Amino acid sequence: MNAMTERFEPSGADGKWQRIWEERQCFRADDASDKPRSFVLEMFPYPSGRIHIGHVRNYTMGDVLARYKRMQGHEVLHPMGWDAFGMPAENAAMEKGVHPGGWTRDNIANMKAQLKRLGFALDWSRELATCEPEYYGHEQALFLDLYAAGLVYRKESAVNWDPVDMTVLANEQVIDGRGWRSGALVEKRKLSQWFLKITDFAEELLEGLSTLEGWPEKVRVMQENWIGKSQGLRCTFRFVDSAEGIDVFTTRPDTMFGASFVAIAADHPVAQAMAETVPELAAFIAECKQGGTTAAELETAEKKGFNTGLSVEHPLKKAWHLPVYVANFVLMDYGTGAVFGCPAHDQRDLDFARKYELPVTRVVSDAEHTAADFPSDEAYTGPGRIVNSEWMDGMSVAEAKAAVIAKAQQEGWGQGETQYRLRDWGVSRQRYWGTPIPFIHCEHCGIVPVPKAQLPVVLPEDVDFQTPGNPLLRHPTWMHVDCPTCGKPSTRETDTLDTFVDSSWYFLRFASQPGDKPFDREAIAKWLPVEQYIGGIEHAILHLLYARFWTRALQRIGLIDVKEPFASLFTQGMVTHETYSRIDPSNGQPIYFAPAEVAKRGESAVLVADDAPVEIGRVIKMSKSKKNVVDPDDIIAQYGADAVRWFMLSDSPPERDLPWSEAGIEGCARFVQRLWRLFGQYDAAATGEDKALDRKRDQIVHAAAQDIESLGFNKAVARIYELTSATEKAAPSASRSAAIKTLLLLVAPMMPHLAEEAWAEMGEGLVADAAWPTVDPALLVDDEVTVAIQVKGKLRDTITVAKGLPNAELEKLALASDKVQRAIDGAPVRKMIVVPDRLVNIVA
RNA sequence: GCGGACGUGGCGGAACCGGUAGACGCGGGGGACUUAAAAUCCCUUGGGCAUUGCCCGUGUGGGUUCGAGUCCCACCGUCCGCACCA
Repeated sequence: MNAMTERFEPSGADGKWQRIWEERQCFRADDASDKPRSFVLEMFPYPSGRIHIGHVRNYTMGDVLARYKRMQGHEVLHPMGWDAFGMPAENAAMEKGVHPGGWTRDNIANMKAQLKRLGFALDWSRELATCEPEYYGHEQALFLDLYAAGLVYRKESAVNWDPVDMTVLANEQVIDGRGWRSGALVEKRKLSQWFLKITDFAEELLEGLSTLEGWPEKVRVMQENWIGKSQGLRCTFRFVDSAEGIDVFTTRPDTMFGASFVAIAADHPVAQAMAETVPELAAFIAECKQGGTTAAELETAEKKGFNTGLSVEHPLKKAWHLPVYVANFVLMDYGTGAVFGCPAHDQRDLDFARKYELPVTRVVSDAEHTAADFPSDEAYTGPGRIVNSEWMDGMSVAEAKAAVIAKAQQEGWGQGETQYRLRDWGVSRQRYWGTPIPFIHCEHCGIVPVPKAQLPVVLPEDVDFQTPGNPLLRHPTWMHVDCPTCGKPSTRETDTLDTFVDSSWYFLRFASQPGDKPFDREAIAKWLPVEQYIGGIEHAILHLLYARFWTRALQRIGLIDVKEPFASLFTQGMVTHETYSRIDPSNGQPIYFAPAEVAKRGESAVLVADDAPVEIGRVIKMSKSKKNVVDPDDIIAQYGADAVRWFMLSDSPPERDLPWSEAGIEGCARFVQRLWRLFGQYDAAATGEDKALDRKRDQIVHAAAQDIESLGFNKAVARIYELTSATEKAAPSASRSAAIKTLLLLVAPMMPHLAEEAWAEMGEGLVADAAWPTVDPALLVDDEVTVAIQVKGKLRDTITVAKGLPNAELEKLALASDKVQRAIDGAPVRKMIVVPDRLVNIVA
């Protein structure tokens, strides 16, 4: 009937439609639109050089949602950019002698071309890269605003310092106490660092989690744990005959009468001071610091202590004196760095008390035991009545907590307090490739913010990476400036911002990008919050917590009106693949082979090069080191963008891992052709009605829409297959032609190139601008239903009847069934349960 | 240790609020077309008895119910996150 060719050729069609979308600026978001708005966002990539398959999955999901929302008549903002600052660029500079900027910008160009080959409906006019002054200059302005509001401060802080590379290392970059690159022993150094006051927002960030209904429970729980709120009593245990004392934080003030010692951290000031004159203590402290910090080491680490010989008074009974130990299990950076030990009701304290033969007194009854004597080696941490605690006896744990806190506050030796595990965010990095922190150090005026008129503070391009250390410190002129306040010679701050700052507000810049300020408040109000954010679970805490904090901070200082940046969050699974390896006989280590080097022979596999077998390993995340990767460019070239996109959506639920398989992608490519052939059968002139097909079509349109909205792409895909089969089997009719056209619209968000190519023959304009098919609500409900007939809960027969048949009729029909009568076998019918339009259960 | 998620055919997975378990895809088996192959199309595919019906079956063991993959209790296993957090 038309000019459609036998096969769909992605090699020609993909590029053609990508150019047309671009020329017509189909996916440009209009700030002035009065349609309902959808901001669909995927986590922007780091420009490492190549797009990997995980990006393809992530961006395909977002793209389907964005295209679907457009079909539903929404004004969609679907932007893309680059998280472009960071260490890999500096490493490339050191290893290959290239400039980090050149390396990064080349990578961006390559990756952008790769993304375009996938046909994503992105508004490229809003593209941004965090490494460009047009972006980071505004970030500097925001940083100054936060500083003015008292949310930025400087303090001395310990960092991991690599003495060879002369740089600060992140914790992840310290391996067995050595720098990952230099191999040098890492030192703890005290440096003045810039901090953001995220702890000011601890309670807000915690409470805000309960409003994020569109977020996975898992991520909310992770953030809750990270913030780590605990409530209790902060109080002083005075040294005997002294005004001085040790401050202690406890969540169990109810167990105070069970106290038998006070323990302080190795780096507690009291311990440090004493160590200067007591060499044994100094040695013990050194020993404490040696232990590893990995989970396994902590698990097995023995509780150890050093008796200082000091005594403190029990706050509730001055005459009761407790010994003070330095203990290896007390942490300086949580609470006050000191605890009181109540061995009967805390496992660590119990282990410690048994080892040093300290008293163990039961003060919470487990309903069975009330005696002070506590013979068990397992601490009791459950609920119960307070015992052996004088005036507290008989109280519940909660009552006792409140009573002790009230007494402490009344008597002035303590107060109720809330502790958070969350620490302020240290954002200083002694790195070149990051946003310069916009401050000037002046001998006379101290720390002086760079005046906004002088922003951006631009990174110098002429830097040298051949010598270790921060090139900004060595640059001949860059750091030398006059103080903006007094005009005397001063120096610039040479630290740059943690790259997590860059990604904490990029979504705002996507929504609004004026030249003279970071964003426009009204435009933010129009687009934010992001309707759907999609990315990897690895960002559950850091990025997502920082972005929430940054948004709330900007809201508090009056720059924007939203509190939470992401209304809904979706964390997608990884793309996995089996591994192929052989053991290298020389060292016993496996050698891995890429899928392209291997041929599958049924259950086993051989190396193409020598036709000898290779071991097939577990299905795991694609990684370069295991060589179980597929390159997006290769598979796009081989199968076309639509087949690759379809594969990314098929089979596995999007939150779970997706196993890559050759057979799977081939199946997808076959389906592309199958649809193409079906589209070729479209006949606008066909007549006649096919009620069953009409019904199926409308039901699937409706269900697929719901699936896409809930990101259940695998379910939408299954339904599309179903409609395809039904349409193929149907005889020509107007209904069949309508079904073909509908099918095309259903797959348009998923296989946009195929859809455009076919639409050119049967529709008007671009399918990218077409509307989602409408459904007749009357057709959504069947007029005939299949009713299951059970006898005592077991299926015996099914009958097809008109929908809405009265229960009495259903019962009559059920009993009329031969199969049912045989199953009843003459027994009297005691009861019949009827679920209208679904089932009849006969109890005989 | 604490917290979270999960466990269904050979594989990926469906199954609304407790109501016909295994949709859809992959793989397998059989067939058609073809000189042949590719491509395509059709049939079939949980297990076991059997001769057209029956039994078993959603990690294991209990329970609630007319009826449980779904709810409750206990256990086993896998994955993820956090952790001497007072």
